[in-house]
Amino acid sequence: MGRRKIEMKMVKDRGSRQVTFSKRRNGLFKKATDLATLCGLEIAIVVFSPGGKAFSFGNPNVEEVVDRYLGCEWKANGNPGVRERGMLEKENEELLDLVKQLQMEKKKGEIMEKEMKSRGELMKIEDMDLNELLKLKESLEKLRKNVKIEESELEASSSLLLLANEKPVPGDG
Amino acid sequence: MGRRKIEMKMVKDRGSRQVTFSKRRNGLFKKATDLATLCGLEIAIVVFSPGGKAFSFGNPNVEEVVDRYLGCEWKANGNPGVRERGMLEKENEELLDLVKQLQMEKKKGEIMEKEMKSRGELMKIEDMDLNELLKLKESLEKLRKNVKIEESELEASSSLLLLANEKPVPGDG
DNA sequence: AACTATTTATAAGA
DNA sequence: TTCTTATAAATAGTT
Repeated sequence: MGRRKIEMKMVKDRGSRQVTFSKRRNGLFKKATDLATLCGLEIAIVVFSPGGKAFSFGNPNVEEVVDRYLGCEWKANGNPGVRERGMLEKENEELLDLVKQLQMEKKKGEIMEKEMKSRGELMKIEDMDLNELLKLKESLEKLRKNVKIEESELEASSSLLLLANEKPVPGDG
Repeated sequence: MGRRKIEMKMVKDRGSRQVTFSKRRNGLFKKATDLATLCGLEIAIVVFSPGGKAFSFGNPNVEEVVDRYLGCEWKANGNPGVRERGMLEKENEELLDLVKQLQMEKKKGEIMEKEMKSRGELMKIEDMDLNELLKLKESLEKLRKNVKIEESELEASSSLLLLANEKPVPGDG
């Protein structure tokens, strides 16, 4: 949102990236504040800046929300547990990959939807012309005899069609 | 943002609050996705809905970001794997949900693609007709004089157009 | 679940 | 950086 639409990919320039981070971090935290206020709920955000510095937001605070989320069980350390981190990472990779795929599919769908709409408009116009033309078929055949045009000339003149676009077309003959 | 500005205080009505939560949660997660993409950074959000259900977003994942934030101390000494079952179930729900969404988007895309193709065929035919017709415009005007048709009759006969669909159309006059 | 009239967020620019 | 401002995006109320 701004003077121009930007591509959703990593901002190359360090300085710009830092600026973008600062602005959007503020925006994100404000959104989180609003959400917490409007809905009276617990929320926590943790983010590491491009420079590696940690920023956080929490209502009522990060630790409490995180503890609740994690179930607080791990705090009682000393349990010789099975290591499942590798699995989690794998699942998360899949998840992120799916998110990306989904975004791509949605964007693709939006583009096609627009294209279909514009084509639909054209179709309507052309359909109308065809309907009108069908109605006029008979009058054409009558005229054909009336004016006594040579057969060859008539064929050559089948292009009268263009008149339909130049002048108002009478309903039916 | 919306039809009206709203007071920043807890939404009283349960239903409205749930709606607000859903909309704004989506907005917040999208902002987080954008921030992570634009700046290539780690971020995690955890939020509990008004109904007490947990929603989370993480790049690369909630745990990693939280671990890093908390200093990773507990991880360094003995790995408690106690609460990871719940995590996995939660992540699995998200994953399955995403898979469903992706499938739906793909199906939608396929349907639209087919529709576009069939419409495309029609467009081609109609485009060809129009091109041919444009070429024949001049010959029409010549003929118009040659056959000495009354103006009124000519207008009525603009429907000659239909001949273009009944007989082969000559290239150019 | 869509739709818009508005409000917000923000990309550039100063 | 902070402020401004033109524009893109989010969303409150509505259907």
